[in-house]
Amino acid sequence: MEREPLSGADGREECDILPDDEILYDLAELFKVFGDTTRVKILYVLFESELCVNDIALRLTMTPSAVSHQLRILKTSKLVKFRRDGKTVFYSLDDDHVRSMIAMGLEHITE
Amino acid sequence: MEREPLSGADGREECDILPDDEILYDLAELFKVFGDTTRVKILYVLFESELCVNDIALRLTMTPSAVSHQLRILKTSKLVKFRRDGKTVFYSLDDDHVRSMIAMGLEHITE
DNA sequence: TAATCATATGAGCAGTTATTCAAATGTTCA
DNA sequence: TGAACATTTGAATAACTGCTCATATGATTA
Repeated sequence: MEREPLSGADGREECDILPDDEILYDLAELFKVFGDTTRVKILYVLFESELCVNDIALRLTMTPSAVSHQLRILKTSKLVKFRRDGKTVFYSLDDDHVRSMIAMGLEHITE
Repeated sequence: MEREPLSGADGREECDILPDDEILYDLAELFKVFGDTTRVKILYVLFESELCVNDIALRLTMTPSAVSHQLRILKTSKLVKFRRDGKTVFYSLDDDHVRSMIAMGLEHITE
């Protein structure tokens, strides 16, 4: 379903315009991760410093479970990283792309 | 549900970190628009030039109806603009934020 | 080891969303 | 006006997603 090369008798254009279906799919997947209020809030509170799950939950007034579920998605997308210190796990932004992306989104909104 | 100022006895921090719940909500809404394969593809084919609904549908091998539904969402989010020429409606990217956003997303993926 | 704390995980439910299909709107031209 | 074309709209369905609740895992300390 992903592998279709989109080449055919008159389907050339699609090949030229759409470079790789898989890339655009992954791109949408990435944006989808940003496209949730809870996850955006998590990323936002991580702007300043690393935080453990429970502290994030407190700031968002949510259950640790719900936060953990979302952190898993953020982790998978390489938007956050984590380190373990005893019982607690500290999460932080993975790279500066996150900041740039959010900053750019805010720019579009507040204009 | 949106208006809660999040200020309380010991709730100060939340006020400082989360600037405005509504802004983060709108931000997520924006990303959500990018977070769909069809819409990303539409934006991508509009990178080169403006196109009418039917041409977009042909390139994505989708029905004009489905494309139109998604164009409405893109329109609402001010990501695309349109002009009418007779029977056909031409769509194009609204501003350069769209290009920047997608470019930044691609950067994160392809690394 | 047992108890406790911090986090993670899985199933289930409620709410959301993208597509399809049918019908409506809008525009041109005979 | 009426036919034909391009696009839009609305309802319905199928698939997805985030939260909750209960439980499991992992780590520390008594």
